[in-house]
Amino acid sequence: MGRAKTIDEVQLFQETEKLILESGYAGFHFKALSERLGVARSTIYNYYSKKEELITAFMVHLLEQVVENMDRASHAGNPVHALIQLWGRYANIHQMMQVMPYIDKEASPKVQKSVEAMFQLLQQMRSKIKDILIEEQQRGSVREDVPLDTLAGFVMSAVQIPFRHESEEAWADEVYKLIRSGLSA
Amino acid sequence: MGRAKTIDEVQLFQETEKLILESGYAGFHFKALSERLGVARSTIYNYYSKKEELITAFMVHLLEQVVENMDRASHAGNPVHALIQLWGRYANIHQMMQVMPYIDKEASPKVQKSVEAMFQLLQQMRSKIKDILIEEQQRGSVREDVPLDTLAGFVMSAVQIPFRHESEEAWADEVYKLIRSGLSA
Amino acid sequence: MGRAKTIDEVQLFQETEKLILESGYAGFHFKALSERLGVARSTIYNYYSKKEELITAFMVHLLEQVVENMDRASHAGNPVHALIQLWGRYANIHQMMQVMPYIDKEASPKVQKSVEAMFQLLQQMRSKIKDILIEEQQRGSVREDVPLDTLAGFVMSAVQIPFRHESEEAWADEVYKLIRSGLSA
Amino acid sequence: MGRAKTIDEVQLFQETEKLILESGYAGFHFKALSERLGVARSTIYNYYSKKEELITAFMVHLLEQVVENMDRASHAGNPVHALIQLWGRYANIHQMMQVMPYIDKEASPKVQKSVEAMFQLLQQMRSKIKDILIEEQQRGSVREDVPLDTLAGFVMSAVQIPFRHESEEAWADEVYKLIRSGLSA
DNA sequence: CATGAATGAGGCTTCATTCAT
DNA sequence: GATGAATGAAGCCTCATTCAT
Repeated sequence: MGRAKTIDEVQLFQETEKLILESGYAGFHFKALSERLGVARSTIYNYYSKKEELITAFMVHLLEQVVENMDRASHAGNPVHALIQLWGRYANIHQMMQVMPYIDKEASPKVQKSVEAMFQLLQQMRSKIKDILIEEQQRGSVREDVPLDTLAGFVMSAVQIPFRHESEEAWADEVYKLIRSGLSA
Repeated sequence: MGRAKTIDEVQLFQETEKLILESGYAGFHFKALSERLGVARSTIYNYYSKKEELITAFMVHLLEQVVENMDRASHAGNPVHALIQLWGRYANIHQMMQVMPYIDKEASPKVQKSVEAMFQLLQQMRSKIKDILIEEQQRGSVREDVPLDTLAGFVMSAVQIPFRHESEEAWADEVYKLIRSGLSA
Repeated sequence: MGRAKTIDEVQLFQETEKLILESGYAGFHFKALSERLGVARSTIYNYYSKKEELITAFMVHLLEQVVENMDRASHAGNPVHALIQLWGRYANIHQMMQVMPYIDKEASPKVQKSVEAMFQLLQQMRSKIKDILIEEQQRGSVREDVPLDTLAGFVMSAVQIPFRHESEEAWADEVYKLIRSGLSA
Repeated sequence: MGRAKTIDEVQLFQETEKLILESGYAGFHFKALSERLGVARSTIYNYYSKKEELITAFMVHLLEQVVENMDRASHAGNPVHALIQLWGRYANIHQMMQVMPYIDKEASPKVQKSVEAMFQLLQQMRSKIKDILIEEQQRGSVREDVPLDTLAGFVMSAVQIPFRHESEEAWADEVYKLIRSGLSA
């Protein structure tokens, strides 16, 4: 009968992330999750009483980490480069965010709260990027002939550039070059 | 002979696309689709006998269009700009492709064939981009200090840059600037 | 567009038999049948407007053949042996009859009629066997210490004895021996 | 822990048997089964996750019983008579086995295992019958002029002889007579 | 007649979720 | 809390059957 196993919330989030990355929203079930955690499916309900609550809670957690790291990035010597590095480290946020549209946002009050929190965090991310870009513009190192939103979108899109490099560092360096000065020779 | 068709495949593909874009793979059911088409659910099975068959057939169709258009783009005066314009027009391929990992590739032989076709088409896309970039390199208008794959990834990633512009044209122009010469002033 | 194909009713019965033998009642669909006949599924409905009608019509046809042949058998020199031979030839009636319980006998008036006809034919079979046995009893060549029904059942059960012989004849001979004088040395 | 079971596997098997005997493979659904058991359809899936798994598991169970009883039969004073009695008791195995060809044997690994087990058990049955017959041949009480396989088939075919007797015992006695000494007076 | 098209009914399965221990 | 059991809703798919040409 064994002692009753307790769920380690850290592990819960880890497996949640893995599972979403591997199988996307459609493939994310409590069934699969419980198997990986080695507990009964119903046990998870003692922690999160809805699928959506778990997913959104996890996403908030993830975004909080990124935002926190962005703060550090903005104080770095070369904030844009630091940003790209950060992207390297959290390459999967983007993929994670992809599942958002499929979440039933009215599933429960808790879900609603989390979703709101997520939007705020995304806002923060975007405005932090903008802040960095504005500062660079003032220093004269970033162009001003393109709307700020587009510039920010451009920086964020780099998350998508595939990862065929020996190291995260090498990837960040190459990508930084491109972001900085584009394709031209 | 037989009665006149009430669905044509064009309409079928159109609604398929809309549905996937709105609700993603998880939200794509024959039920939802049939409601939009105003036919019985089972009717769709007369056209595609499996969810996956329809989706993959549609994707192949979409990619074929893109590849065809890329051919034209590569003969344009400014091929890279033409490419970015193309991205503007097919902004959703990327989102569509996102659902690929969740498809059960062994669902049926037809699905397998379509999946293979998709991979080939993606290969073609990638190599067409590379061809364009190589030519530009030879003309001296594209840098050579970054691996070709990364350059290609960079161009493709532009598909992600969000679309807050009055027109597709305006978007393409801005994005082209960035791709060409980067963030720097 | 090809000339419209007509269904050959002989072929229809042949394929019906094959299909039932291969797949049983559950596996017998108009879909499969139409494919084998190379016609559209709906075409079969011009001949038999219900699955059950076709099946029962076929069975009646089959039983009629057997009964007819039994008449001949009963006039043979050794009627019991002739019977066993007949079993060899129509080894599958038994299997065919197995599907009867699963037929919805009230599916249509035609079905009802066929089902009645089948029962009558089965009755005839049984009574022909009994007649043969009675005659043999009168000649002193069949035991009288076992009820006639059981004797008849015994003869009919021989249909089940598996068929691992070079020829139908060889099978019939061996089986006849057993039916005649049993296991004893 | 957890709540008390409402179905036990014995009951599950009983109803499975009844249902198959009444309606055959085609008429065997989890829906019908669940109605008889008074539970939700999906509940059965907690026990057997596929129709085929349940059916084959049940058949294995049934055959195991028969084989076990055959062991006892072979030690009886008159093993052939004991066998016939056994047939009387398990008259429906034969009908059950009839559904075998329609089972999708690749439905799941569990199904495959069960199917293999079934074949082995059938093998065992056949060879136990042969063993009994060989022993009787050595004692001189069974003929040797007919191949063993045919003899075994003959004994097994008796399962089919219909059951119009006051008791199982009476049936077995009559049938034994026939098997032993055939039709002849 | 033959046919292709449409459809509804019915069976299969999987999950999220609830409940009793 | 943890768990095993039960369940309903929802999606998948197949086929008999009907209909219009």
